[in-house]
Parts: sequence; C-alpha cells; structure tokens
Amino acid sequence: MNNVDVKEIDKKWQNFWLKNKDSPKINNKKKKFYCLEMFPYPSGKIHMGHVRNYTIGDVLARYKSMCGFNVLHPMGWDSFGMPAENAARENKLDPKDWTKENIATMKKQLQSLGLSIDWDLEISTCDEEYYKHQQALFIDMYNKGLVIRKETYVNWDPVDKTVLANEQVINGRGWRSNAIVERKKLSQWFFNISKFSNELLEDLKTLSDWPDKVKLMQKNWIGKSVGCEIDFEIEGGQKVKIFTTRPDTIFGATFLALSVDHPLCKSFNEKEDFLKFKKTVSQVGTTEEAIANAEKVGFDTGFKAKHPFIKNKTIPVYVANFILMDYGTGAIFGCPAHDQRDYDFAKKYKLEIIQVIKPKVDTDNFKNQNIKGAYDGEGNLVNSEFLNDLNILEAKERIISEIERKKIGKKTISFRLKDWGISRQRYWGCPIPMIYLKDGSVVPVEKSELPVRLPEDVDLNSKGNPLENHATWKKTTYKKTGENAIRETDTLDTFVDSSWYFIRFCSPKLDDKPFDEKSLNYWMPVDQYIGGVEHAILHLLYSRFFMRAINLNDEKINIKEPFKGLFTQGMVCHETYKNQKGTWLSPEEASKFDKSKIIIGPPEAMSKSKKNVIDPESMINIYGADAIRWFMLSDSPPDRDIQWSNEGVAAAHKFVQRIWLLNEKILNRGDVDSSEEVEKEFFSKVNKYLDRITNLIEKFQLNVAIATIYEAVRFMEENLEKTIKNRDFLECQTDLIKTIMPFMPHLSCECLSKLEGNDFYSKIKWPKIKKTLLVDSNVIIVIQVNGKKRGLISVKKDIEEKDLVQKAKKIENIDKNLKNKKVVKQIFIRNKIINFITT
RNA sequence: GCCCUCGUGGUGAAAUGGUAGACACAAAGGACUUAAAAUCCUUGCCCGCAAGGGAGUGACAGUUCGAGUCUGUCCGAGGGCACCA
Repeated sequence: MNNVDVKEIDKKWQNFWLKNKDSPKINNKKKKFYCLEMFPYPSGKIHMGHVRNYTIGDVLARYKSMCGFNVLHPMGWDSFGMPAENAARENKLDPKDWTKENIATMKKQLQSLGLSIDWDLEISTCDEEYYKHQQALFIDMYNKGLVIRKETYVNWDPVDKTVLANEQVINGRGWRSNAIVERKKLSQWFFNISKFSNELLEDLKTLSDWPDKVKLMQKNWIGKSVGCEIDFEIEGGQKVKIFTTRPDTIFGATFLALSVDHPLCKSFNEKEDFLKFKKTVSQVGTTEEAIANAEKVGFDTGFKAKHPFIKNKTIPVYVANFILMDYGTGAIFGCPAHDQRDYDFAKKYKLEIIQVIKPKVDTDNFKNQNIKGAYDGEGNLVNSEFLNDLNILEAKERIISEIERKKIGKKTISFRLKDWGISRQRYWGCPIPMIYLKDGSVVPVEKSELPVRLPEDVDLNSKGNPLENHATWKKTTYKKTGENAIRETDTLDTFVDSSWYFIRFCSPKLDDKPFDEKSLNYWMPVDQYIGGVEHAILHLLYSRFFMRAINLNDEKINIKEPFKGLFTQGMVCHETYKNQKGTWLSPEEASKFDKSKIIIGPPEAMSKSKKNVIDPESMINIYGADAIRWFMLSDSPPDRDIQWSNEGVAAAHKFVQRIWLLNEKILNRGDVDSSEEVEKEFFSKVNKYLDRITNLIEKFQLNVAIATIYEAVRFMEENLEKTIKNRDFLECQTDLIKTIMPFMPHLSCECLSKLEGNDFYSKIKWPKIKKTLLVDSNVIIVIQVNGKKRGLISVKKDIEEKDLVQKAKKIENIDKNLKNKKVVKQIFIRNKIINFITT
C-alpha cells in the first residue's frame, strides 16, 4: 500500500472546502459560537506563532461546528502602522501597495494551512471601507464626551518622530525603534478611558472564562486605591490638597511634598535654584528602573503648612522628585516612620520622624529611640491623640470621618489607569476627523463628509508628520458654515483599529454604519478569543473600553464585555545558534557547520533578530499542512511555549501516514468471524477513547487529546486481526477519524470520503458517545499495605469490602506482606483502593 | 522593592488527594536485511537471573490511612508592575 500524497490532498480538500463553503447566517434556532483569533499585522509572511495561534482557533472552530454550533470564524488584517511606512520609505514603495502585497501573500499562506476561515468576511483596517466607520465611531464618542483634548507631557520618540503611549515605552525606550524616549509637551487627543476605571475593574469579576493571570494584570494596571484628600493650609493663606491612602498616619506627618509640576510651583519658576533643581530632576535616568531607584531629592520651598490636627504645629513644604503630578493630587504628606520613601527623604533632609503605629509583633524598627527604616505593617496607633489604641482600619475610618466633619477633605478613590492618548504624528493611520476653525474652536467633521481620506501623494522622506507637511491636504472647509478650516493632521493610534474589529466582523459589508445592532447582538460577545499574552493588558482593556463606549446611551445594544472566553497561547521557540565570532546563524546555516564550531543557545521565542526562525511555508511544502498543525499542538499544552523540533514534525508526518495506512487496511480488511464478547470490549474501548478526546478538547488540553488519539490509533491497529465484524470496525474507524478532523482536516476528509462515499461531507458530525458503553463490568483495584502499593486486582464493579478483602488476601504478595502482622484498620474506597494498616 | 506563576526521566510532558512518568522525541540494545533506509520489539535510578524490593516529582517541615496534587518556610526559574503616596 502506498503513502498518501500530502501535497495533493492539501490542494484537493482546500478546493473542495472553497466550493462547499457555507457562510454563517443569523439563525436564532441554532446556538452560535464566535471563534476569533487575534488578527495579524501584515508584515510580509506568516510565522510559526501565527500557525500555532490559528491552528488552536481552527481546532475549536471545526470542533464546535461539528457539534452543531452556528460558527463565526473570520479573519482580517491589522494593516495600519509604522512598519508599512518604514518599509515603504526604504523601498520607495507606496505603503498601501506594500501592505496589499503582504496581505495577498499571507492570505495564501494561511489558506494553505486549511483553516476553516470564512474569507467572505475579510476586513482590513487600512481600507477606507473600514476606517470611515472608525471615524464615524470617533465622532460618536466625541459627542458622548469620551474624546477629550489635553495638553500633556508626552513620550516623544526622536527616531520615529512620534508620540508614544506610556505602554509603548519599554524601559524608557520606544517599543519599536528602541530609541531613548524624551519628554515633550503637546496638545493631544485622548479617549476618556478613566471614566470607566471602576467599571472595567469591577466587571473583571464577570469574566469567568478568562485566565486569572490576565485578570490580575488588568486589575493591577487599573490600580484602584482607596484613600482620602486632605487640605493643608499654608501660612499666608494658600491651600494644598494632598492624597493619601494612609490618613491614619496623619499625626506622623512631618512634611509635605509636591510634584515639580504642581501648580503651586509655578511661582518659583523665576527662582534660579528651583529651575536648577527641576533640571537635575528631569535628567535623572531614563529607564523606569533607574527612576525608581534614583535618590530621593527635594527642594525646600520655604513654605510652612499648618498641621490640620495639631495646634500650632507647622511642617515644611518641599518639592520632591518622587511625586507624580498625574496620580492623586500631585501632593502628599510625608510620614517617614511608616513609608520607606518618606523615610529616605526625611533622613536626607534631617526632618522629624514620629512613630504613630506600634507594630503588632515586635520589630527592631523603633528600638533605642533611633528609628531604623519605615514600618508599614499591622499595628495599633500611638502618639495620635484621639486615634490612640485603634488599629489601622479603625483609625482610617475615624480620621476620615473627622476630616469630613471639619470639611478639610473627603474620602476618595484613585486609579493608576490614565486616559488613553491616541494622537500619532504619522501618515499610515486613520485620520482623526476633526477640524480647526479660525476662531480657535475644534469641531468634528460632518458625518456626511466621511471618510477623511489619506492622501496618496505624500513625501515620506521629510522629517516629522507627512500629513502636516502635505501642501494642500489639511486645507478644508467647514461644511456647516462654509468657512475655511484646517484638518487635524494627527492619525489614530493603531490600537484604536483593533479595538472594534471584532464588532465589524458581525456585519463586515454594511456600508452606511459601522455595525448592525441585530448582528451585533446575535454574534457578540466573542465566545473564544485566542491570542498572545503580550496583549493581556492594552488591546484587551481598550477593546473592553470600546464596547462600553458603544454601549453608552445606546439601548439597542446589550453587550458589555466583548470577549466571553479568552485563551492566551504560548510562543514557538527554537534553539539559537551563533558562530565563533558571535553572529547569529539560522538553523539552516548552523546545520552546515561542524557542531563543535557553533554555539548552541537555549530555546527562545523565534525572532528575526536571532535568526532562529523556521519558515512555515517551506515546512508545509515538505510535510503537508496536517503534520504542521498536529505538531504545533502535540508537544506542549497550548498555553505554554512549545519548542520547534524537526524530529517532532517528521514524527507527525509519519503519524499522518500511519493513520492513512490503518484506514487502507480497514478498507481492505474483508469480513471476519465475530465474537460477541470481543466486539463488546472493542466498542467499549473505542467509546472511551472518543469520550476522553471530546472532554479533553472541551478542556482545551489539546496535547493530551492528541496523546489519546495516538493510543486510539494503536488500539485499532492491534485489533485488526481480532474477531470483529468489518462493518463494526468501519463504524469505529469513522468515529475516530471524525475526532481527528479538527486537527488534521485534509487527511480526515480523505479518509472519510473513502469510508463513507460521496456524500460524506454532509455527514460530518461529532461522534455521539454511547454512555452505556463507558461503564465497565470489571475494575482494577489497587491493594496497599500501609499506604504502599503491593498489588493490583481485577474484580467485578461495586464489589463489597469483605469480598474484596477475601480475594486480596489470597494474593501471594499481599499474604506475604500481612504475615505475622495484625491488620488494625482497613481503608476501602469503592472501585478504587483497599489499604491495610498493620501494627 | 511589590504582585503572580511554575519547579516531575536525557527532552517536551501526563496524572478528579488513591498504580508517578500516559503520549511523543532522543538514546541504547535487538529483529528483519548482503547492507542501509523504513518498520517492529525491548530497556530506561539502585539491588536482583527472576519474582520482588528500595529510593524517587527543587529542599525541609506539616495535615492525611495515603501528597506531584493540600498548608507553611526556604531555594531556583520565568512573567507582570515599578517612586501610584
């Protein structure tokens, strides 16, 4: 018998699926399942990470579809962004052409994987057909008050000449250019995401199908803290509002500290020593770690603030480098005894340190009257007048009510989450549909004027923003009044594009509005979203914000959370290779060298820079799509990293052939004598395999499901010669192949078409598990003596304890172990274990 | 510094508190072959021809008849946040 030609069946069934495709329609009788993988950036070619991501999604989509769900499984392109602009500049191409070409290549590659994607729903964010709706959404959001304009310090990337969001700054460097980021003050557009801070935090609790890890990361990112604001009066009449989460330590306050950007500091801007201080502060390090570890320094304003609870006590007011203007109120009171930063600061400037918490468990912080380090643990209040003896929680409550009674402050909640800066000074993005009028006002473009198209004749080689530099593009008129106006030349952060594409997929061809409420309400939320954990915070948080923004004041939409289930898959890793000069070698290059002459590094995520990449296309050409898909899932749990190995794929390919051979053998098996007992056992065993595979797919343990398929296939092979009617054998094989279908669709279709004939395709349903066959009449019971395994016994199911004991004691090894000993206790767990405890 | 996750053979990994190492890769030995490839079988730490026994899931304690699994402390690796008051 011959091997199957994998390249041929790949082509054959991909064409077949194309002809027999069945686009999902709204069908209220059928349960829907929206399966979505994070859409790719069209960088040129697909990489193994895409293969893994989309294979996981495809297994689920095909499985759900076979189970009778109405499955939506679309794909699109996150096609705006800087690489297109950079590549276009280097190769003197139009970003649009470069992007289109990449999309065409990558689409063909994805199709060669045999994914069950409905390409009729394809969208691309750089298409006018997409971004015009995004502009309409932007205007809606503006009208809902969710778009605001603020002048702020921004992270300026001097290489890419663009503003970066905080999240795009990694260790003080631009996330793409790796250039050291500078601070610059600019007027920017923001989405008012902080309006939803509390909701975004609270609703995490409803996301039961998300990994806890991701929820925790979002929780920390939003960073809620409960505290209170207190007004301090400065001698001379001014007031400073501070924020603290430890109002209970107010009697330990020995100074105030302000941010350099605090409004009160404006009056010092002419003082030379202040400017000098400001300059040194801004020069301190660039990486976040350096900032965090920088020495605490301050500037004495000379002001004295009145302590709100201690008569006639004043405390000095400093400007300090460790106070941030954009958290809380940009001012704090310092309590050196119970906050390490304040402690360091107080030591440096020889400020008073007053202990107000007596630790529950003795520490050496406060011994010998010489306070060593800050204590921030549990304890009771001391040196605090009316708060004395209360614990921290009680003291907080008491002092807040006192503050509120005196009307010098109130309980407040602070969030770490800041508004989302969305302006980018780049060309290849969605133009922000706003215009500037002569009187200085800024208004949205009339919706009837949309889209605001990107011009095609731009000079990408000039520095700065190409739209700003364009000769005519920014000149426009305001439709309402006919007056001349200037367009906003910034474009939107590409995170905006990906914050609603999953909504667009519900009605991707709709021309007059971004989405149709009926489709949205039917398909959303995404039942299973699959992608890399690197998007755990930003993309997901922004998408959750968008869903709420769309929901706001719109009663027709009843979806709040966009992604019901989330799965984060691991990366694809490979060993790294270097030659003796230390330059990276690709696996192919390395294989040409003598092993002793190359340095082999540990497996790391495949990356172009380390050259440890394997090209999916060439692998598909050698082994076929099924083997690649199979290998991507077989070696590790889907949420963990996987190590690429050539042997592994080769093994997957061999298994493809083994299944094919088994199928051929069964087809040519001819009829055999049957024995009822053997048949019953056979059916029961196969059913157990089918049941396990089903449960494992449901639990997303795809690697274990694959291990079970290996076992099941071996079982079939071993039973070929047994007394089993061929009709029954064919039935079991058909069921088994169907469970392989989500993993290896090409091979499975080829096998099924042989097993079931021409109309097999309409009959592909997930096998029904016969529950009655899962129950065994016999069970294997473990026999232990003093908790140690001493034997196994096969007995009738539900055997009684005394019968089991009798049988067990007859086993030689058990008898030996119990000899001369008295059994003092017996632990019996029905159908599982018997444990004899002896003296 | 704070928070989280994970430590199981040569490797990737399985294991509702109840047979540790399923399944796969690699390795060694064997079968088939003139030979090789392919395929198949066996082995996997210590004692033993074997039956069997001992040790064993990062370390040390604890809970339990029984712990890879639960609890505590420590060590190691990875990830997130990072002057957030």
